[in-house]
Amino acid sequence: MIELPELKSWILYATCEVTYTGRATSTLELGNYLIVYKKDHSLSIHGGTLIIPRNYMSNIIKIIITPETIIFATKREQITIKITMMIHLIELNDWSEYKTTMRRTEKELVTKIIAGWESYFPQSGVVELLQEYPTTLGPIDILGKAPEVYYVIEVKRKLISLKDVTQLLRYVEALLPEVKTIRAYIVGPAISANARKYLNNHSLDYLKVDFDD
Amino acid sequence: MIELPELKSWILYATCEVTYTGRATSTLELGNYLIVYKKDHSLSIHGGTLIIPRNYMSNIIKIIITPETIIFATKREQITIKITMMIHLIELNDWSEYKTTMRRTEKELVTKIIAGWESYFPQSGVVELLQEYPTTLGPIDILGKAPEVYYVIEVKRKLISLKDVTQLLRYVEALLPEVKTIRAYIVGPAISANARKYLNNHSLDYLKVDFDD
DNA sequence: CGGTACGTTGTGGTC
DNA sequence: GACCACAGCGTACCG
Repeated sequence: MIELPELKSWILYATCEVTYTGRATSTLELGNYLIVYKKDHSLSIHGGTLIIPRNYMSNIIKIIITPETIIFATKREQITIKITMMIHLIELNDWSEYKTTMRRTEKELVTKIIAGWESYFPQSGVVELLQEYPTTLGPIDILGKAPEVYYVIEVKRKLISLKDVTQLLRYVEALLPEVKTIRAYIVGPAISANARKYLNNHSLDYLKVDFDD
Repeated sequence: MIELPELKSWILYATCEVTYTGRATSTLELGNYLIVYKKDHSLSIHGGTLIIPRNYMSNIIKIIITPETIIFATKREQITIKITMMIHLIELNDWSEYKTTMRRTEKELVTKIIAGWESYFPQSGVVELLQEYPTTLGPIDILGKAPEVYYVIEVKRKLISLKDVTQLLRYVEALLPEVKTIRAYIVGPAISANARKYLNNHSLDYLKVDFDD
């Protein structure tokens, strides 16, 4: 018989098997797993390796407990845990909800580039600098408007790859009807050889900017 | 004084604060957190909400335990946990390493399209169907070669968005030197309005294919 | 090892 | 709610 704390956070180490149906379908063989239920009604089922849980679910709206089985359900998804043996069941009280405060994010690089615009793009003649400028093909990290030229800047916090270049190309395309001359840059600490070549083929530019200058 | 099981999997619920340095930098305020150490030398630190851990690390090569502090390190990263109080420390034995077997993946859709090629692309005249065809601009999900035409197919398992269209455009570009006529399709269960319009502007096509037909 | 793309991505933000 | 993009993405795979 399974008894779970009501509406609280708890962890359960148990011998069980798991099935998931919803966005995809999965099965997990009988074995020992760590089941983590948090008070935001999220569920994770962890195996003995890897950071990512074997199964998981958010916004659970229904929990059905029967002898040997727990079913978690949202509107469109369901996880069924068939429990053979419960090894540890612990209620976790006063579990902190603080989040990590991150530094060295993309946003930080954007701020840095805007603050130092003149040194990164000297004599650009830009009279207006816009962040997250919306286009029909997505938002541009930094758009610099000069009378005759637009500067389109896509910023990445780490190695730039092919997909980042295509992202920039798409923004350039979105602006083509608006202005005659566009200078487009991808900015970040590093770029892959392939991405570099692709960039050059399209007359786009790379500007190396690191967190610590 | 902290005593941890050597080289095993364990979980610790503790009052602590955490700092991370490496790819980025983060701090986590003093509070109760669940620390999960697995035998593949991975570490997760969970707060009382969200599926994703507050901090994490893989491939740990060094653990330094001092009174009130545990330091986990890889070559380039470090997590420092300053422990105020240990609430639960449990060693987890025989923790299963089975992985979930997934269905309804992109690969499954690819297989389905190849198997039913003639019904999806009638009279295509394709004499060769290749999976994960490598180009200088990335691998193509399905490439169908007819004498005069290449069929380029990009498959998605869920809603198709702008970035998926740019991905397809990039593959088409990579093949341009090889063949005169290219027909490019993005295939999946649904597509966003924006992506649809962008697709049409570039004379690409969308083909709706679902898991259950 | 770098490079590329998938993922039940999760999560946040904006429209 | 749709849709877009970041993330210490993690993870797998292929070169």
